[in-house]
Amino acid sequence: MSTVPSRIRRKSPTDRAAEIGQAAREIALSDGLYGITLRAVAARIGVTGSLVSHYQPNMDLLVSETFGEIVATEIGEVAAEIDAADSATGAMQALIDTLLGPKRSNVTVVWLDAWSLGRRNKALAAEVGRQMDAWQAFLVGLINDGCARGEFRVADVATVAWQLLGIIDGLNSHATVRYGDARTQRGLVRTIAEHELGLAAGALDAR
Amino acid sequence: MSTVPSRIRRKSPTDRAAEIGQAAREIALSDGLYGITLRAVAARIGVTGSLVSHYQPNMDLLVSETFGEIVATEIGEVAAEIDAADSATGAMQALIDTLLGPKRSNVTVVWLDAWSLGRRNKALAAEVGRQMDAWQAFLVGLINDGCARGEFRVADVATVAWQLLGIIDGLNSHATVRYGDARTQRGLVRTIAEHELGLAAGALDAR
DNA sequence: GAGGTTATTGATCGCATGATCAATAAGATC
DNA sequence: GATCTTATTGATCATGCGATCAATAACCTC
Repeated sequence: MSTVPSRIRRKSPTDRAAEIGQAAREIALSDGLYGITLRAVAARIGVTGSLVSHYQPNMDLLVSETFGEIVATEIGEVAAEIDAADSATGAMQALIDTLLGPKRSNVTVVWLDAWSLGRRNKALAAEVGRQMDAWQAFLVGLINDGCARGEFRVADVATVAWQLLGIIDGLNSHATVRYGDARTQRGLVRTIAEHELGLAAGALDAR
Repeated sequence: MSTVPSRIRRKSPTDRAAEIGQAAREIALSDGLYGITLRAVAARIGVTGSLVSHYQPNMDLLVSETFGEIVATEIGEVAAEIDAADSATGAMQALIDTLLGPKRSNVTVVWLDAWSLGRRNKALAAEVGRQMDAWQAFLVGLINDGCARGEFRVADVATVAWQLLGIIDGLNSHATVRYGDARTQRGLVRTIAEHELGLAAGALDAR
């Protein structure tokens, strides 16, 4: 009899770390940040919990990193989707439609868990603050662009950015429990956005 | 030797149930809904977990009931605080000041945990929906009052109520992680409220 | 004061969590 | 092909969770 062939595939630290990160991201998007557990991550990629511990000695850190990567990706995706618009008004339309659309409900869940879990996970709280700033900066850029083009008329850009983020996050939180009215919610944001951006009523309505 | 005196104080089911409910509420307000655990409730009132189980066979139910009572109390307290105002505009001012004040951060935490936990706790999800409706109805009443008095000018009252709730909840969620700017946040809500209620700019500014 | 109801306990189960540590073996180096 | 590094495992610990069930004793009723 020949020797039993090796059953363990040994991966490079880089690959394995990436694999763990991806597994954590997938879990977060399907089960929320509370679902990122040592054993859940290990089971998803078919390794032992010890191995996950080996790469990520602190679970809190894995959670906060995962959150950060998910949101960074979110911003990137939304930015790409908006890029197609040929005006700032169109971009804002697309932004609202995307952010309050049903396809992003899994990211909403991640945000909710982050605010909730941030109380106990200090690293996560810090990361949440950073990503909120990133989102606000992104919106500020979009609004400034609209002002420069003469489409928007905004006194305090930073303020309006926070206001829009606030209502978007609030309504998305609401949608977690109150299902079905995606269209209505977009309308709620549009009205406010039109007011705050100095647009005519209906300027952000669906084309 | 006389008989060993009784060490166990036996309470009436009504009293004990009330005691358990209060303990759960206190825990929720200090540690969030995730902190309501069989053992935590039992420890707080100095009894065994079995006893808590005896009164509340299902923990999910205790959590959802606790949430409902906390929010019902919240609405009552805010209503009382607002009642002092002699105009709808003043009431709206007080409402914003109260809801975004630092004294209610513990209730914000309860709302956050409710949206997060509602995914796994069906009873809680239902209760959250009910309490959101209650809050919206309360706001609708306030806005209608303002319209009747000729202070507000609102086309779709229900819509504006949801908008205000949305931004209030969103900004409060933000405050969980981004500390310090309570004043700023009230300002953000005021601006939007003035627009949506047909008020002049600055009408809701602090007196 | 005897008897019955039931509030309350204690013990225990099954499961999940994060974490640690010695042992193993895969793969690179020489 | 021997050697060394280290990725990976398996076993195990301490803790926490909800839940169940028989045993106990406090209180009420007669």
